[in-house]
Amino acid sequence: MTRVLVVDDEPQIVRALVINLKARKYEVDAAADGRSALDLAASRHPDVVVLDLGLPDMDGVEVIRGLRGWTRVPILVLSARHSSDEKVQALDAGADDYVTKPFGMDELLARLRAAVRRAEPVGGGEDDVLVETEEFTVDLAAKKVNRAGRDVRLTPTEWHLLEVLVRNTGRLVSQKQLLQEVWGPSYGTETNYLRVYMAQLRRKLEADPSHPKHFVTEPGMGYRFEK
Amino acid sequence: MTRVLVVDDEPQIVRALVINLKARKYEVDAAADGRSALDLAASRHPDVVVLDLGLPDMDGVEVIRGLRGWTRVPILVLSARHSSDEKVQALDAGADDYVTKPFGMDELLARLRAAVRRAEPVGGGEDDVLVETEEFTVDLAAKKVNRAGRDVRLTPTEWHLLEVLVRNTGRLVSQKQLLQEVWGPSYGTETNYLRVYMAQLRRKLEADPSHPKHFVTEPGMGYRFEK
DNA sequence: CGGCGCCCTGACAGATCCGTGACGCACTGA
DNA sequence: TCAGTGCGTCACGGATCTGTCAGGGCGCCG
Repeated sequence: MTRVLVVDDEPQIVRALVINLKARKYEVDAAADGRSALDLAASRHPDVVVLDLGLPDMDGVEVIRGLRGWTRVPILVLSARHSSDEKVQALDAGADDYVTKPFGMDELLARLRAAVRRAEPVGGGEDDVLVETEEFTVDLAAKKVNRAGRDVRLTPTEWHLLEVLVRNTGRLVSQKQLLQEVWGPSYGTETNYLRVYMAQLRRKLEADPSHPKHFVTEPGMGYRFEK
Repeated sequence: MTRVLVVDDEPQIVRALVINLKARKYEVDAAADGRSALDLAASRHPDVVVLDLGLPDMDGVEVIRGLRGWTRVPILVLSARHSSDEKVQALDAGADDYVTKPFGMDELLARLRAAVRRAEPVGGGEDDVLVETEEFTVDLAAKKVNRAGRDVRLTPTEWHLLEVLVRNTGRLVSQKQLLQEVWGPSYGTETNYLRVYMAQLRRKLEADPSHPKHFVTEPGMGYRFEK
């Protein structure tokens, strides 16, 4: 299911959007200011963000920059300001689209679909979805891990960590990058989180957790997933 | 350079666009109807298409479908029709953005930049940068060194040193430069660090560490990496 | 309200890495 | 021949990093 983050300080707008989106089977989170928008984006990892520029606590463009610092999630800007300058500023800061209020719901939804569509991974490359090792199989699309015929239960955080590593199979992923992708952009030094969750992943997936074959530690640098 | 395909049957619009785009260092092709637009797209492989929906020979939405049959190139639709229905149709057919005439040139260019930007490859050119010698292979993106089929373990400092040398393959890198890049700007005279770590690199990578072929010392000056 | 799962946190032993000093060797110029 | 200089090598103590465990807080659901 596609997850949408709606950011607007006008309750009636939020309500209208939420109702329309949920009716179309989107999963919706909502925030009324920039700070909570950035927090929610970090914790919930939406597939697309609908962002009103006129927020009470910070400039909308700053919110865009805050998001673009760590994610390429599509950002659809909603604004009452028609000036060409505002549009250019928002788009150049990293927004994907700019819709002026009042807006037609049909058009907004179509633009939302377009934004989500083009963010989808290239083609029908189903090879990328299934990653297999001798001991277990990771299905990135179904969000499932299978080991010795049975599904392995992973907590959300465990899965998130696994996903980042698997999407970079063979490549070294730095501790900072892992922390920021899983826990959010304001993290970067809490390496004990990584130690704990890497241990849990290894316990659940490695044949010999104390001598990991697939989840390799590169001391001082990060971790690496190997097939 | 970014290549733009402009499709419109009104010569003055085409002219205005071409002038503005060329002034901003875009490479521009132009077509006045759907048929030649599709041909040009196939032969020239533009990085983005600006498409007027009102073409003499075929429906604009058909042009979008014709493009989407084989390419994901960003399509920015230009149209005089304001109806919500038209927009939804074009966007759902595969357009990335929809701008109504008359349009502001600044806004159009900003939307164009946004479309091009998000079409860029994910990691900013994460193509694995491979440097090969007869004895070992360095993968700068994955932070991996392979020798005789086995991965070589390098410590962070060793890797950092290797990275600087490899990025300057064939060039002499002064001791001061190496020290500053690896240990920080306040270093510059601690040449013993270099001696120690160069020795470790040679021990791990050279066939005959006491007669290095790839990590060459230039007495009194610095070191050089040769393939 | 009680149990459960999940997340965060702190502590600690062991492993790993880094900086440092000492020494021998090769080369150079007097 | 003999100092002087720069380089390669080695060994070692302290600092840092990692794996592991246990415990507490929080939200969710019966």
